[in-house]
Amino acid sequence: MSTQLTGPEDLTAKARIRGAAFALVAERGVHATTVRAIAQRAGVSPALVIHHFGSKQGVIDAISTWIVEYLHRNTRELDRGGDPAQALQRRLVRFERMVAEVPLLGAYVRRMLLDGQPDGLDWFRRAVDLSAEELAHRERMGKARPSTDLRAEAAMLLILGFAPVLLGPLLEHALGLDFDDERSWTRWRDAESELLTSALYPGVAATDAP
Amino acid sequence: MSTQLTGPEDLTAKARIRGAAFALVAERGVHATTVRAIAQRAGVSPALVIHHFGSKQGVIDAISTWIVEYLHRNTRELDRGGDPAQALQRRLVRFERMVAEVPLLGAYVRRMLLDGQPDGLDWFRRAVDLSAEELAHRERMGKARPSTDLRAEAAMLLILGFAPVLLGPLLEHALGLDFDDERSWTRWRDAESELLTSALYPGVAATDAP
DNA sequence: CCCTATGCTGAACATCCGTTCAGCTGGCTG
DNA sequence: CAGCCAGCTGAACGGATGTTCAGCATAGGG
Repeated sequence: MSTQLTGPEDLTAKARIRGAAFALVAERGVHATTVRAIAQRAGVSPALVIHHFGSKQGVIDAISTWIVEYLHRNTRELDRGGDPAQALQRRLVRFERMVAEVPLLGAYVRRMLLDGQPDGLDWFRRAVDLSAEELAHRERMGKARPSTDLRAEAAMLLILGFAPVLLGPLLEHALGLDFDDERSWTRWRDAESELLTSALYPGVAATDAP
Repeated sequence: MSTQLTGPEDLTAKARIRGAAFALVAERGVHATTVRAIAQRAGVSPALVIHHFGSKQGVIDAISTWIVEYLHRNTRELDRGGDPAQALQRRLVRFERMVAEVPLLGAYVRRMLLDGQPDGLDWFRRAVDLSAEELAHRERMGKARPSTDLRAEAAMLLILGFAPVLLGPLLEHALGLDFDDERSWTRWRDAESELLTSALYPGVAATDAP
């Protein structure tokens, strides 16, 4: 209970610095985030930022590994669940919830993935690995049409699932959505499901055919 | 013929500045592109950059409108082609060729779209408009299953088609592709076609079903 | 009690940024 | 030929940036 009654001023200065840097990078990007801005937002002096993390790059690296670990902690546990056929689906839903809970996580992940940082590239590759594994399982179960390029198709499914995060602003502008609103996610998920259903469940597609 | 025997040193200084700024923005982004770097790459003094474009923002705006016009000039003409049912397909192929011809165009468009610049947002929205129009036409022709959220599904088709540009580095790393190589594009297009065929052509899907 | 380690700061440093400005050039026009 | 003007430069400006450093307070162990 007491942990819920703590404000930002109760945190270590080092933790506040990390949090401030995370928010600023998510909002403005690495290059536009200055040591002085981090310090001001954390309520400390610029020198303390350097003192704790060695350099500006040290802060950037620290929050990068922090977020990567956070993401893995929250997604990896799902992989050994009971029904592997829906592992990817649960992964997406869990990710969706994390993005909703941690306000700037979506923006940060978008930057991590799209800035071409090695962390982002590796994380995406692992996600494709899992997606391909999942798709292969579906095929063995007869729930998906066999594909000649399984990995590429898995990447496509992943991209569509992550699109609200990866391409959030683009979609919000083009479709009039607002991904802070739960209904926008639902609308996207429904459309995704409808578009892919006949591909993944050919039997259903046949009955839907005019 | 003589136009093909001209090197960079034959261009106006203003044109060289624009070209240098375009390349640097594509490679590093707007914020990391400095006036001095532009000047050095163009072989002129930093002062001349300001002299011709007023300010750094002036250079950025100039290449932005330049590229937007270039893209429209090369894609808009396709829309009044004879067979509207394949307008989107031709648009994608044409875009693909443009990206192949102008080396850094893909990287620049990626930045334009993902940096959240208004130009990028509007351009993407127009592309979704066209994609939705195209999808509606397919539905009327009985070539696509009717969708309840046509615009969202059109956006998904567009995203998959543009993925090699939008998410180039991510896909290259995750799938071991190289979009400088024609075959990587082919592989992606083939997988895309296979994934979507049963959704767009339910009759074919039925025959493919096991 | 002293002494040391830790957390932290203010001031300063060199460097880079975008921009300004006086002045140089060469070719065109009167 | 004189005048002028567009193209172009080197040097400098004020400001912002990342980083350094000497020194402050304070808590804990000898």
